[in-house]
Amino acid sequence: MSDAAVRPRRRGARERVLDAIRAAEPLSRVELATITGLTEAAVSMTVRRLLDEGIVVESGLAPTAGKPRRLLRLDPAARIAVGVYLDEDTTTYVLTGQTGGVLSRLARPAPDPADPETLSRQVLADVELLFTGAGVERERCLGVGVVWPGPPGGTAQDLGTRLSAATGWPVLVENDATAAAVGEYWVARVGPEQGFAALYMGSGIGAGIVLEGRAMRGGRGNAGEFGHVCVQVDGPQCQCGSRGCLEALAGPRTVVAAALADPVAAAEAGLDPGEPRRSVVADFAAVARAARAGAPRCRALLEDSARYVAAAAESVLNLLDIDLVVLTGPGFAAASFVYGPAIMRRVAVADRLTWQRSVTVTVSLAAATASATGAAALVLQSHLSSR
Amino acid sequence: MSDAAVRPRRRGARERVLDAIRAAEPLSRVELATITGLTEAAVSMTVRRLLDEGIVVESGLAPTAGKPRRLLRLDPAARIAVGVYLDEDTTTYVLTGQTGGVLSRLARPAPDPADPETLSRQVLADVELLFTGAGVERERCLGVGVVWPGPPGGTAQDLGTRLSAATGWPVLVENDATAAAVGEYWVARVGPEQGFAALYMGSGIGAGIVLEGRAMRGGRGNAGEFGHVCVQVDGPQCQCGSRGCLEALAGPRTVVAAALADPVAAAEAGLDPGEPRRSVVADFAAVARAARAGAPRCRALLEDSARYVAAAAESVLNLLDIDLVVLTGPGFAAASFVYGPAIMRRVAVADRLTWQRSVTVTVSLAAATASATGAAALVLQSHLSSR
DNA sequence: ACGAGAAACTTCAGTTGCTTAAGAATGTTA
DNA sequence: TAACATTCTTAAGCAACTGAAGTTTCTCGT
Repeated sequence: MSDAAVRPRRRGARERVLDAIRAAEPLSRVELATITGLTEAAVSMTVRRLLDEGIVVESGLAPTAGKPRRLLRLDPAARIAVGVYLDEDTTTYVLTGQTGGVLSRLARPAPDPADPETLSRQVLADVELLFTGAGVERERCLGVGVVWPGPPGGTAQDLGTRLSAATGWPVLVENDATAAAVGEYWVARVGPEQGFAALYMGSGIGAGIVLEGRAMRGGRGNAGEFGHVCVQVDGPQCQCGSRGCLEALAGPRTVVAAALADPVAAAEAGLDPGEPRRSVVADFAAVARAARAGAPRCRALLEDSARYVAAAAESVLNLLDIDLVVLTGPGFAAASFVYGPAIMRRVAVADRLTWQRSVTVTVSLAAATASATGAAALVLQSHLSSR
Repeated sequence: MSDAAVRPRRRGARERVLDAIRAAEPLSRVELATITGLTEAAVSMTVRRLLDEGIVVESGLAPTAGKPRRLLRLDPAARIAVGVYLDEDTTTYVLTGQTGGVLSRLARPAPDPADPETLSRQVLADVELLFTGAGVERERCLGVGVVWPGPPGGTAQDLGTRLSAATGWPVLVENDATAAAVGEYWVARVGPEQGFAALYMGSGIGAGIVLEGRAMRGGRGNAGEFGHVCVQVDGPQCQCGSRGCLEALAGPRTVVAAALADPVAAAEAGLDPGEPRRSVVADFAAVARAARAGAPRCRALLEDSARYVAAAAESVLNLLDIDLVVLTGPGFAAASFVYGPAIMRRVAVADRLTWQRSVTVTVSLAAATASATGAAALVLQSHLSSR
């Protein structure tokens, strides 16, 4: 744990300035002063330090009636981060620059997660490969973000500890939805005052919630269990032990199971119930592709799922008073054309009638790989506050 | 990993010290240092300032092996706040000390809220009466909290502006649930690291959510709309324009309507469907009283409502990773004996099986008047951070 | 082409709020 | 009564930020 263990500071000038530039680059110093609420003097000093460190660069002038503004941007190459996404069947690695842009990517079949020793050895080797492949100096790397579909702790936490010990880099472990939310916040340039919920569909459904520029993690790091929002009091039994959870009624696993049980839908999607199953993600994507191509039964399955998802989304929006929903993850990447409109439809009436808000539903730009880039963004985000 | 580095320290010494004393008084300076993470020197200086201002007093010693600890408490009388609760049919005023204890109380029939001029005149006169009745100097008052069952803005905000102009005090306007949550945080000595949801039943259902010692308000001050969490996808139409909202299925208005529609239940509760209705709160309390006395039909109505409330509560707990629920407001004051166990039952299985948490459900000490004392607590809370 | 004006940025001398280090106060115990 | 344990205070220093007063670098009008 090298310089991640730096002492924290109350959300200071550095953090505020970097966050403002991230969200709305390019910016001049005067603009930064008004945005951050700092004095121009403070901004000037802070920016000089950032320039010295090479984190920020001046690029271009903006003419005014007087002295032109000198525009500041993040230098994409100045600092980089590694994101690792341990999916069911694939492990994805990305190397991103400071602005969240992907410099290099690597996908590998997933090693057996049951054996932590081999797992960490494999990940280490792959990360090594990622660096040599991209031809980037390891010194500029800020750390590694590790994401897997599940709560942080256990296997992932263990891997994190091993990686950190072996590489000397700080390693952050997070669940897929939260990572995707942070990634969205980072690369989609969401402002700190804009709260949003990133709904993530992979092999399950989760939500990453970002309020006031900070991801909600909850007491045990389990916040955002969107899949276990109850949408039907006496609904079917869920794996979690409760009843009527969104995931049990409308999660990707349920949709795939329904498609397999319906010969017509299975045929539409090209799924053979007899064959051994591929991953939930792949099967769900097949259903979504079929629906998009016009297959009615697959479409109906998705629409049915979307009704539930929309209801749960509405609950979240009402509970937290949020007006932005981002659909992300491989599931929504494939099926947002159904889920997006469904959420909009569900929310529209009460929005106008009661809440006087207008909810926006967007699809993440790189929804399919949001977890991996989000993992890297976690590292970038955590470095805003330190040093 | 670098979890320690991410922890923000935005709150200043004064706020942290006061908050620690509030949550766990009496405390010595050394204890404060360890709790707040400040150095002993910093605590010493901060405490001296607070002693000078009379906000904190030394009271008693705690023997040690060396020099005894000098215990610090908030001086209850040093600063006071006024809470105003504009209910449907009654306006309640309380005067509280710094520790949240009620110094004086006043209840009045509600004036017509449609006429802001008369309303504010009435409230002003009543507040005046409150002070003279309690024999307290107006100078020590920090401000007025105004609460009503609805979103801040409109009538309430207007009243706030008028009050503030007339009295010179800061006036804070908040919805009932959030105020009750802040009141609970303040009076029940909840620690800042303990997140919780205060479920509030009055004429409707809402939730006040407190995380990291701060009440969630959301983008438009509408956060905590627990009553519009969806618990049934195609449930009945709700006033808000959506379907299947908790409030439409299980809110106090719905319970009362069901009791009136069922001759047996109505008789049990002593409600005459022919008579003009009193307030929802009063009618609901009548149903709850009957149920408590053993009336089976009223009991069944409440149990049915509680099933839905429990499901919605579970959604909130899972979404925010919270393990404390406080039931408050007149509705739960009367009927927590049904709702509390229902929530516990619903949550227990998944808690053990999946989340490894153990949720606590408590009933607010002064649930019936939580809004008014909460209104006053809002003022106290807001004065923690300011100088 | 050149001075006036405008706006962006910088410098500098506080102020604040904390830290570290040392010391004073105030009890217990041998 | 001296030694000790512990709490609290004081003093010096540091880093971040503010306010006010420059300095720079452009445009514009003449």
